[in-house]
Amino acid sequence: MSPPRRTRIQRRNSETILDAALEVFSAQGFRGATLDQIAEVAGLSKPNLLYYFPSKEAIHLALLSRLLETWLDPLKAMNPDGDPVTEILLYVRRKLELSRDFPRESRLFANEILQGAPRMRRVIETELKDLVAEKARILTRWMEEGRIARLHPVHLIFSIWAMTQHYADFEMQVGTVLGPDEPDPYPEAGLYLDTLFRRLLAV
Amino acid sequence: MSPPRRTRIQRRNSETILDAALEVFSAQGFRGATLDQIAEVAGLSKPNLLYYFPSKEAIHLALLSRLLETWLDPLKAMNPDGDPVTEILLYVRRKLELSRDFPRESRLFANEILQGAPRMRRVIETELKDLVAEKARILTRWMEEGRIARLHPVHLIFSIWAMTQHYADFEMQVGTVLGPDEPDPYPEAGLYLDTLFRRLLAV
DNA sequence: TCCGTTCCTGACCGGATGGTCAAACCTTTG
DNA sequence: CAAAGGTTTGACCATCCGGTCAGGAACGGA
Repeated sequence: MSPPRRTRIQRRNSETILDAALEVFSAQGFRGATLDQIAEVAGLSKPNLLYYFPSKEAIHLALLSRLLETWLDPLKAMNPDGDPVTEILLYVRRKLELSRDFPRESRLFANEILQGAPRMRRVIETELKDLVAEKARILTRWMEEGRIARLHPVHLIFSIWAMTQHYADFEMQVGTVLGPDEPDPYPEAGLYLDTLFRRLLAV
Repeated sequence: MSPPRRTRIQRRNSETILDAALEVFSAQGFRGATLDQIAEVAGLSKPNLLYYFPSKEAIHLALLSRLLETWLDPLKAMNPDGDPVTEILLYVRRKLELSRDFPRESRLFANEILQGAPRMRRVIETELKDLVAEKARILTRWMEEGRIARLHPVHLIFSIWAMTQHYADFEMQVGTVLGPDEPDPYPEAGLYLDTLFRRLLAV
C-alpha cells in the first residue's frame, strides 16, 4: 500500500508516525483521533505528518493494510498435516501471544469491525472469508476422521478469536476485575485456554 | 440517573432521543457520533435534542447508566443454590440472548471499554468487580465440592463474556464469514456454546 | 376563548480540526 | 562550497461541531 521510503529520514519518520498513529487510533478510534494528538505523540509537527502521508485517512489505511498480514498469519500457519489438537492449541497460543504483544493492533482491528469495518469490508469479504473457509474444511476433515470432537468449525474459530482478543480489547476490564495482585493475566489465560480447548476437542 | 419525565411528550421524546443516540453512538463511538446525526435519526432538530438533554455527554451518560443494569442482571441471577452446570449454562444462554436482542447496547459497552472506559471506570472498579468477586467465590465453592471442573473462576467468566459478546460486537465479521446462507448465527452459536461449556465443566 | 407553560427552531457563535502553502532550513552531492 | 533537492514549520483557511438564544408554535387548564 504505502510506497517504499527512499531516504533514511523518510523511513524513520514514516515509522515514527505510524507508531504514534497506532497509539492514538487504537485508543480513540478513527474519528476520535486528531492529527494534533498523533503529531504530539510522534514528536513532529502536524504539517510534517502531512508531508509524509497525504491525509489522516491515508495514515489509518496504511496501518490497517499492514495489520491484516500479522493478523491472519497464525491461522494460515495451521498445518493440515499436523496433529489436530496440537495445531489448534498452537493456533490459540499464537493468537493469545498476538493479543499480549500487539494489543494496540488488536484494538485498532476491533474498533474497525465494531464500526462495521467501513475501510476493511473488501478484505474481510474476500481474504478472511476464504481463509476461514479453507481452514474450516480442514477442521471438518479432522472431525470426520474422528481425531477431534464434532463441532461447528466456524464457530470454533470464532470462539478462539473471541477469547484471545478479549484480553487485548477489554484489557481495561480484565485488569480491573482481576485486581492489581495479578498484573499479567496472560500466563493464567494461556493455561485456561489450553485446558478449555483440550476438553472441548477431546473425542 | 436521568430525571423522571413529567409530560407525555417529554417521555416520548426523551425515549426517541436515547434510541437514536444508541444507534449512532454504538456505531460510531462517542467522538465519532455527532448531534446532527442523532438529531436526524431521531427526527428532531439539534436544538430540540439539547432542550431535553443538557449536552452530548449527558445523552451518552444516560445511555451508559441505564445499560449497566441490563448488563449485570444475568450474572446477578446466577443462583448459588441451583445446580452448577444448569446455572452456568443458563447464564451463557442469557448473555447470548442479550447479544442477540441488544447488539447496539453491547457495542456501546464495547466501544466504552475499548477506549479505556473513561466514563465507566468507577462502576467497573466497584460494582462489576465486586459482583465478579462474589460470583467467583460461588464458582470456586462448586469446584471444591467437585460439582464442576477446577478452573480459574474469573477466566471462566471472561470466556463467557468474550464468546457471547463476540456475536454482537463483531456482528459484521461473523455475518460475512458465515455468509448469507446462515443469516441468523444465534441458534447455531447457542448449540455450540452449550456444548463447549458442558464439556469444559464436566468433572 | 384566553393565558401561562411547554415545546420547538432558525440563526448564530467560538473553538476544534483536517488540510494548505510559502518560505526557511537542512542534507547530499557534484 | 554552492546548487539542488529533500525536510520542516508558522501562519492560515474552510469546515464541522457542540452549544446558545430569542422568539415563535403548540398545548392544556380554566
